[in-house]
Amino acid sequence: MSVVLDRTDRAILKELQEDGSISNLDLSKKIGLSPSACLSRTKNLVETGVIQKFAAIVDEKKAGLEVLAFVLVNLSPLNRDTLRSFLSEVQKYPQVQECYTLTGSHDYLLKIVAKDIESYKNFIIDSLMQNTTISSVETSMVMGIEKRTVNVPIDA
Amino acid sequence: MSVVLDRTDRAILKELQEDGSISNLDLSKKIGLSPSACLSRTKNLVETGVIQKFAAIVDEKKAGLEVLAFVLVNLSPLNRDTLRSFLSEVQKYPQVQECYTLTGSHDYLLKIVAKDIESYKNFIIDSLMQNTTISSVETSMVMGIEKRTVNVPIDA
DNA sequence: CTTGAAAGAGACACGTC
DNA sequence: GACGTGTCTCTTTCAAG
Repeated sequence: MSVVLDRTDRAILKELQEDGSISNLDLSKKIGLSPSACLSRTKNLVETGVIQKFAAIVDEKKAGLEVLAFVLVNLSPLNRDTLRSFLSEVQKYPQVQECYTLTGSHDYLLKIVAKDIESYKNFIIDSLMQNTTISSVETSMVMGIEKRTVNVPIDA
Repeated sequence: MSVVLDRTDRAILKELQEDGSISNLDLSKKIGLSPSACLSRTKNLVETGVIQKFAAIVDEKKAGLEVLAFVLVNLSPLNRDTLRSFLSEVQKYPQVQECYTLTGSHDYLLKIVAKDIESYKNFIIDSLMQNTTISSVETSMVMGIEKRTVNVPIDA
């Protein structure tokens, strides 16, 4: 599953996580490699899937999404069918940005964005909780984003 | 704070969130716009900060990071000084990918990545909890990632 | 892995409608 | 805004050391 990365690969990853639109020429200069070698390494990182893709990182607030919330969800009954139907719901809604299975007393953690409180409430009640298998929903609103990185700590 | 986006802007954002390395020429074809108009819109989205940046999205597991965890933290005492020193710690460690202030009974939610359980434990004890203002740490390990999108739901 | 070179494509600024 | 043109830079691929 995991891919062996040497010092140079890690330098490339670090740089491309910070600036994915850097040209191959500038990148090669920054990490001290020839452009052709740099390009072949970058392509290899994409082919092996270490780099999943390149993407524009959008500022939610500037795009008009004021609400960010974490929601702990329990299903009842919790079985293969309710689980599968819940997850297919989750996949459908773009408001659900992330969904994790956790250890502990809750079945799922969701990260949800919405235009405002109103549309958040509507989404939870009219869309998500229409899924009758949900037994409890525990919302924590995000009041402040203190840190947000897409970067993976390559060194650690 | 928020920026007015018309239908075309939203189409551009949607596309660039899915593929940030698409050429301006291909992008303009996809959304039905002339290349120059498309380019000026994209640049405008970057200048207004709607697009924060372009970045390579890295697969944590392939980069050798097996552990993903959410941690609820309380500070004690909670005041301006402890808060500030805690947040400066959080900024320092690349293991902390995200940090939010939440409503509810906990002061902060952290998203943390690590190479394995061992290094996760070491990070919490040796690095994070060295910060003596932390009164409680509640870890939830991620067992499965059911959904993960960098995309912001532009339509909602 | 590096260097060098050649060809193709896209970015970008211009003027025009 | 859209469109067209031109220039300039980067990418990409090839070779050879």
